Amino acid sequence: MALNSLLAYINNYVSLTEEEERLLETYVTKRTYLKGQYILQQGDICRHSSFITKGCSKMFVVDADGQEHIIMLAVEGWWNSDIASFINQKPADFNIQCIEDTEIVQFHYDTIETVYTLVPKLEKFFRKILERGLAASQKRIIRNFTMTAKDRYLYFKASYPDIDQRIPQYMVASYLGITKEFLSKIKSQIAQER
Amino acid sequence: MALNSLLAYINNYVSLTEEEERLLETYVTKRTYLKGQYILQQGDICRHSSFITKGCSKMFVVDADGQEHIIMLAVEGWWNSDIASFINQKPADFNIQCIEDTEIVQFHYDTIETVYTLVPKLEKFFRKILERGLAASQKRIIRNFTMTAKDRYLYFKASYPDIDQRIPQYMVASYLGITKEFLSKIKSQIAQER
DNA sequence: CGCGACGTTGATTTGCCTCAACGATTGTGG
DNA sequence: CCACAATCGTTGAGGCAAATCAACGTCGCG
Repeated sequence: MALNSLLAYINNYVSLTEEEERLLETYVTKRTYLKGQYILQQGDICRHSSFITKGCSKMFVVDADGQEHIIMLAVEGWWNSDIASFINQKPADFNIQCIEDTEIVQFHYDTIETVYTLVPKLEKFFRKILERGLAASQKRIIRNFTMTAKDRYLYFKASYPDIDQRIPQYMVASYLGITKEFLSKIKSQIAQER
Repeated sequence: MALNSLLAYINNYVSLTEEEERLLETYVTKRTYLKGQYILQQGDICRHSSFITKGCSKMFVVDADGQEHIIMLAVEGWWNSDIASFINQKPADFNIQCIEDTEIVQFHYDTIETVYTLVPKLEKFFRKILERGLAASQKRIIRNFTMTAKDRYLYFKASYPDIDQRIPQYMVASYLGITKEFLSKIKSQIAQER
């Protein structure tokens, strides 16, 4: 069940007592979305911090030329929110859209501080996953600076072999910061090398 | 005094009591570095989480071709550490080097969990600055995807007018992900536009 | 003075983009 | 069950932003 996978995930970082688990349950809601639906739209205020229990989503911006740029691809066990919008309760810069039918479990902005007070371990948990998230984000910046598109693609494929299967190539290209045409050429080049 | 600027900074995010402030003092150490000295070297384990109270530093990697790539430029009021190395106590991928004579105040890895327990507000504080840090890092990735080098430079200059003055251009170029030669050309182009 | 660190300028190259046309696959209505 | 339209991916020609390489200018400082 959805909630259990959230609790199991949190317990990887902190050890919740049964009492704490029951408390968290009362502050969390489950939602389901169909493929194509938006969890968050650019301009709306991000009111939830969401944990994916099934399915997958993309977080992206649309630039002045109408082109999509994917910041993040998320599957089961990932968190989803426009952090800047969530913490400041200001309009979001990012969209979050489901790539498959997706099930999430979420905390609401209005009660999350209360939950932190009631279950300080949750704050520790978020501190820890934010540390990991920031470290990963910095390394991604470096990869974008130092690696060619081909190497970034190979790195992506090796790091997320499962995601690579589930997601159309043009989204992978967008995540890598290149065009779908160029990714196609990279793949044919890799294929020829065998 | 150095410690006070740290406490003032923390108090922007949480409200410490005098007792908590005095407790923090006992877990914090001050260090000074000369221009050119390393706060952290690639391969060493990052044992401290450091707050800059004076001076400035760069965090960077050296790639296979011997080229430097700057992840972060930090001045007074910024935090400095290789987060991945710090949280896992594994060898660092990044270097941190002082660009000016620099004074920092730091928490040690071995005691920081104790401090979180004694002063849970510190954990809240770090949760909050990590949220901001991650949001900023994601936006930087998007800027790198969507903006030209010239626009990124103008954005950088507008965002950090003070840093721009204090740091040699080749480091700014590295932070922007371009070569020093190309930044030079961008600047001469901007100059001609007036 | 002369050396090292930093910055500039120009010629050439290259990684990736744009545009355009053409498959392949899937799903949907008649 | 077929037609045909989306959706997604491929391929090629041409173009541009930025890298590379190389030479030269400038300034502060031992």
